[in-house]
Amino acid sequence: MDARCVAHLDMDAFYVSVELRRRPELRGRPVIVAGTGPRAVVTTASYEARRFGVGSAMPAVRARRLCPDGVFLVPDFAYYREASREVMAVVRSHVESIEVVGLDEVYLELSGLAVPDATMRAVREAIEERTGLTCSVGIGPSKLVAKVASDAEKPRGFVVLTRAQACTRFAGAPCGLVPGIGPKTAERLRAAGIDTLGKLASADPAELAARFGRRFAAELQRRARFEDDAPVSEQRKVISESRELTFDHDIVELTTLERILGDLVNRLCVALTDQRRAGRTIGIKIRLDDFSTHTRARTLAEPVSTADRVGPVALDLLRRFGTPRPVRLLGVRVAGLEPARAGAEGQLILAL
DNA sequence: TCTGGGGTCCTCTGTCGA
DNA sequence: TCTGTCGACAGAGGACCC
Repeated sequence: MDARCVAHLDMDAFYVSVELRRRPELRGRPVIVAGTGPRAVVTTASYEARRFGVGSAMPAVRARRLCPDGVFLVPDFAYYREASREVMAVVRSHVESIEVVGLDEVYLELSGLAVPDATMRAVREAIEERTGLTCSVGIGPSKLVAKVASDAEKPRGFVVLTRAQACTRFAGAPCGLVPGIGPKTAERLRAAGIDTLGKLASADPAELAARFGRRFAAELQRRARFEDDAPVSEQRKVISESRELTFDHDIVELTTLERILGDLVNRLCVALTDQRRAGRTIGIKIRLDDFSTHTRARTLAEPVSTADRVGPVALDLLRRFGTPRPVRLLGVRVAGLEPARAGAEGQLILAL
């Protein structure tokens, strides 16, 4: 049989579960991993906390109101990265071709395996045995079907679906269920009277194209029909890196912003230099108090990675933009990254 | 209710040289 | 010499994802 078979493995409430591993006394309690500060958001909530209506990306202030007895933990990403490495090592020991997506998700190419679901049950058991963490698994003919299947019965789900079964099972689900249809697109679809995947799949292509453009309309229908042939690709090339900061309180003074930008540039350039990478495009990002986001960028003749090269460009972009309104977020980015090698005086020179 | 941080990708628009 | 076209590229904004 040469039919394609892909699995998606998704760790259950990953950050919370990792925290519970070292703080087992919190098991069974509503645990919420969220940043500190007045503008922090929730990173992950335990299933007990979700029963209070707490969810990811929710302002931490609101989570505290919904769940006043919740245990709030500050994220420890270094610890989560280490746990993620453990999980991915187990996955790799079972399946050769995998695509890691973030810290807690991975696609596995299972085509050609005699008993893919038995393989995935073995992977799941091995992860739980070696790390104490649980996950949900979806299996299907594509990444899209596998992904939606893994989300369908969390936690500890194990769902195997054909494309036709996915179409039937999720026909009544909201359009936002499939990846690629976010809140904005879902709202535009609702405004067009399309509130389920079934309706989207059978919508008139011409009417859809009139609203969304031909290419995007076709892509939306492909997703609603669970048509997907994206490969499981081992290598994800990083093409940009950035550092940004949301302030506890909006900032008006340009000199204060310049100082913060300098700090962000330093942090970013230390990372780039450590990784021996450099990029030609320097950009800044500014979010104003009305939540409008603005970017400014400049592309240089040569890749750069050091603060003395990135800093002046970023500062100039900031000064030219000015501060038309109070600023709530400032960021800096270097894009078009390429490998670089160390030169004679410790400077980074583009590798050939 | 008031929206993080760090990314990718897409679309539209303007510019520039062939 | 002037004009129109086209492709490549850069810049900006937005949507989306984990």
